[in-house]
Amino acid sequence: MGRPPCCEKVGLKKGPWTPQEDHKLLAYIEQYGPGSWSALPAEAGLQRCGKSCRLRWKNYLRPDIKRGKFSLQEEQTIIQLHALLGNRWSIIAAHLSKRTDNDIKNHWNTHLKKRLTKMGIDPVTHKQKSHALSPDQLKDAANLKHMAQWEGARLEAEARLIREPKLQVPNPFQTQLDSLGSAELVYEATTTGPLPPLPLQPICLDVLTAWKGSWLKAPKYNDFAVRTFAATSSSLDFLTSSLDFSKKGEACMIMKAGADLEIPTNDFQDPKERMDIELLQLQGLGCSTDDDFMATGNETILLPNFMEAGFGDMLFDNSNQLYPSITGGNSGIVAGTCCSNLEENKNYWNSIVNLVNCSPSGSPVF
DNA sequence: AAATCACTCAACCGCCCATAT
DNA sequence: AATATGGGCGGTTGAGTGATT
Repeated sequence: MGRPPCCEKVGLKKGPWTPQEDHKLLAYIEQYGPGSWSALPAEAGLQRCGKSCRLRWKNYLRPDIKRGKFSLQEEQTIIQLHALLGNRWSIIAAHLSKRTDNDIKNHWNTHLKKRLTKMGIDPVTHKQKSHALSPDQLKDAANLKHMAQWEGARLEAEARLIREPKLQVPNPFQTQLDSLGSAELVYEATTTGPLPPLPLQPICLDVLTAWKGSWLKAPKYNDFAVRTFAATSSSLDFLTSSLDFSKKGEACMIMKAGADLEIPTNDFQDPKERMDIELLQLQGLGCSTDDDFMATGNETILLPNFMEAGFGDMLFDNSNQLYPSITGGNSGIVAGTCCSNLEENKNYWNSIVNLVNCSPSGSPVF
């Protein structure tokens, strides 16, 4: 048993809040801010426990709360994040601006969970319930879990940063590259000879980062590619990656350059130049056609066609490596057995989106 | 019009974890 | 190092409300 609930203290009120109590709490927080919740009730003249005050503020009185009906986009996001994170409502809420975790949890339990169940989808695993899985499907499931773990970890880290904006997470990869000296990182197309020692792999929370890490580890790339990569990846946190479903209606990966990009060399400061270098990297991976990627503004979008061949090969091999190896020749990419698995996984992600798109709230089906 | 059912969501409870003593 | 305390989280409850019979 844990310690006894704080609200068992004699004389403290429970149950619904009155407008007068709301006013007292609001007035106090507006004047002094939400300091110590345990001390707040007495100072604000409330016969409530601190926990109750905190909850009332967090879930109802806070000015930046969005209430009311959830949009299609919000429902889609909740389902996608729940597939990755499970019932980690606070993290999910961090990615849905202005919605409280309680609100999202309620909406999930009263709407989305039932909707998935009626569609024959297990709301816990996000899988079709009815049929037994073949060995290939089991492999797909393991691969998807692998992918989900990475993306889930990234989302969790992002949520943490949102909650704690002052927290700066050191990038070990950055540190290692810095230790090599910037001169070693500058792109020199004509350079030949031995490469500088490759940095150790970072602890990776990002699909894109993992992908880049695997590329860097691959032994077959030429000097040009590795040095370009090293120069442009030395500040990995200027890029973010995410799965996206809005492009061509299929799962794509989006790489986006942050606004406050800093590169530790004097080169590549221009956004256009940076994006060009990214494209060089993609070309180094064998990504060369319009069917492989789209580059618009500060985004590079990896299309399913390329993800099948490259991204999928990395993510969906059966090793336990954090950075699965890329196989193949000069391009480093071989479209092999992974493709069928990827097709299944793409279908899975697309099916989640379709569930929402085809079954909006209020639909008579539900 | 009254009774019953189904649903929503604000609020509480118990537990975990980080920090202070 | 051990204990106490406070904040935060996820699970659950139950009063209120609208729909249906």
